[in-house]
Amino acid sequence: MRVSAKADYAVRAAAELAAEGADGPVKGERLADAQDIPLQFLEHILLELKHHGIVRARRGAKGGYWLARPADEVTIAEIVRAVEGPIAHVQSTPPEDIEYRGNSEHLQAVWIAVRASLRNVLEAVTLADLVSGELPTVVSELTADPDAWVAR
Amino acid sequence: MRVSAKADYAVRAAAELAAEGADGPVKGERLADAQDIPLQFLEHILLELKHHGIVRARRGAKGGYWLARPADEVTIAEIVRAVEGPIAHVQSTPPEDIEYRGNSEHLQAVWIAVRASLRNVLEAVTLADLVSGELPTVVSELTADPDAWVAR
DNA sequence: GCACTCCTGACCAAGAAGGTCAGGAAAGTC
DNA sequence: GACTTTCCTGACCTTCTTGGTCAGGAGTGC
Repeated sequence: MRVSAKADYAVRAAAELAAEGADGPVKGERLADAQDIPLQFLEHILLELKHHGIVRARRGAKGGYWLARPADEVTIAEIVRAVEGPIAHVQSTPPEDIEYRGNSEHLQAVWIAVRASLRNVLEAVTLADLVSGELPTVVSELTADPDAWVAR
Repeated sequence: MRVSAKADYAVRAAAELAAEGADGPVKGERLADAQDIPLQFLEHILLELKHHGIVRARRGAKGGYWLARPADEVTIAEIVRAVEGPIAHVQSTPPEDIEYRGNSEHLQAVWIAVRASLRNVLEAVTLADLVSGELPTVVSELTADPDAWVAR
């Protein structure tokens, strides 16, 4: 139940692209500098994002990366899935495919709920939201509770 | 963002203990059989649960494991934390400790919301809920949507 | 032709995941 | 006191993932 460095990097780089807007391609090096990400590692990540149709790129002198779609149509969930794979799998299988026996019969519903609650957050936030700071109400409701900010 | 086999096993074994109630200690072998978990692996897991004060044990002829507290006072969140460590850490650090620069400034709030939404589910469900099948409303609301049951 | 930038695969070290194995230490039984 | 039972513990193992680095190839623009 943790967020990998790769997913974190991917979202941050994508946010940077979203902020640059339509001012032409942005170089990988610039993204790496802006968000303090190892360049070569970032290039692999950007390639994955490209393969998933989230980002586009051009090589050469005036080359660089840009978002394949408007920033308000790209969600955090998409980016996380692109680099980490499916969200909230249990033992590497999707929760809807698991069959529990005996007293843990209802555990499946719990994992389904876990996945649904993650989706509620990750699919609600777009890159445009992230850059503007105007996060969806589902997020601001969750972060409003001071308890959400303390470790446990 | 995935659930490990260990966490899954731990919850299932604990559910089994909750169902057995106060009928004395339950042997590890019985738990392993009931939930189809490799015995030796399960023993390591139960030991961790014991160290975290969730389970108690006695050795010898009439020995076995039992819950340290009533089943309605033990949450899934506790069990997951005991075997997997803190929930929703980013790059192995808690979200409240991360400082983002530039255009990903608000990403911290998103990760905080992710953690909060996970807690909302995992801290709401107790072992008693799990065994009885009467899951808290937060769970049944999330699982009511057929969309929650399909892959994406 | 040349500089620039992305693209790709190979590699690598460390750690985690998912176990197995062997033995020791308490608890109960005869 | 011996013996069985069951937990307790650490060592070990294999495979995969994480978080990168390195080296070179392939488009693109001037």
